[in-house]
Amino acid sequence: MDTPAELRISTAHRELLDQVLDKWSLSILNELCERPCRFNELRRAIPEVTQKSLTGTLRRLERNGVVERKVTSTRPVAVTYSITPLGKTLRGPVDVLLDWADQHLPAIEAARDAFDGAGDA
Amino acid sequence: MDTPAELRISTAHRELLDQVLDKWSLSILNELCERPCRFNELRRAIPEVTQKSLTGTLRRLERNGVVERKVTSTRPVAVTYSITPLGKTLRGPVDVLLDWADQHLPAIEAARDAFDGAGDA
DNA sequence: CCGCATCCTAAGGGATACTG
DNA sequence: CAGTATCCCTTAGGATGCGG
Repeated sequence: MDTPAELRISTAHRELLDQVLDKWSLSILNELCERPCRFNELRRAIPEVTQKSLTGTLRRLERNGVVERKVTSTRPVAVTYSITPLGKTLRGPVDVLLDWADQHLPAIEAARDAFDGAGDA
Repeated sequence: MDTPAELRISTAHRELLDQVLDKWSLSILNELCERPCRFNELRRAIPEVTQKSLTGTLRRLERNGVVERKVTSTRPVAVTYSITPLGKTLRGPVDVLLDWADQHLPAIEAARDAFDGAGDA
């Protein structure tokens, strides 16, 4: 066992994960992994997100270097978002996480059930 | 390559990860992986967390089956929190994530720097 | 010792309207 | 088309005091 390997949790770590694993980031990253997208393409792809949240999340992802924003100043203006190499490195870890979630979701739902049921008869 | 393997992001997934990867969960899980803890032990171990947040997080973790809360109704009452087998399965994925953060933090900080600097001269 | 209840503040997120 | 700006409401979170 390696076990002494602590989960070293620095503020930087937490901050970073907060920025990258927030509510909409995963969905956006998911889309951008498939293909570069225009702003409104993303809106259509993720209908639940509001324009404000989408803008905010994209800005944050851009700032953290996982998404690239390319403006074509040509005409009414075209903006294309794409994933960066750094962004691509996120897929592995995220996939592991989603895998975990997938695998243990039933157990967790059972736990929730038990917990919620325990309160009353 | 598996790559077509989409990041399937269901609401359940997001919800689950939100519950388990929130601000204090990682630190708490970290502590409980070392040893079972009393409530105030945890407070001492994680001084930044307030009692309210700690209680809330522990409850949520308990509900999701990753933490067990054992009450010894003996005397002034003793409560012991410990990690469950399900909780232990989280270490792997989380470790991968922290690893990623560790590895790419410099690149990300550079990206932030570049982004923040780009605004002005 | 453990934790709930209350109060309060700050931040997140939706809806809407308006600009380059 | 791609945002920015504003208003408003809901939520998370800290501080504090009390109760089992």
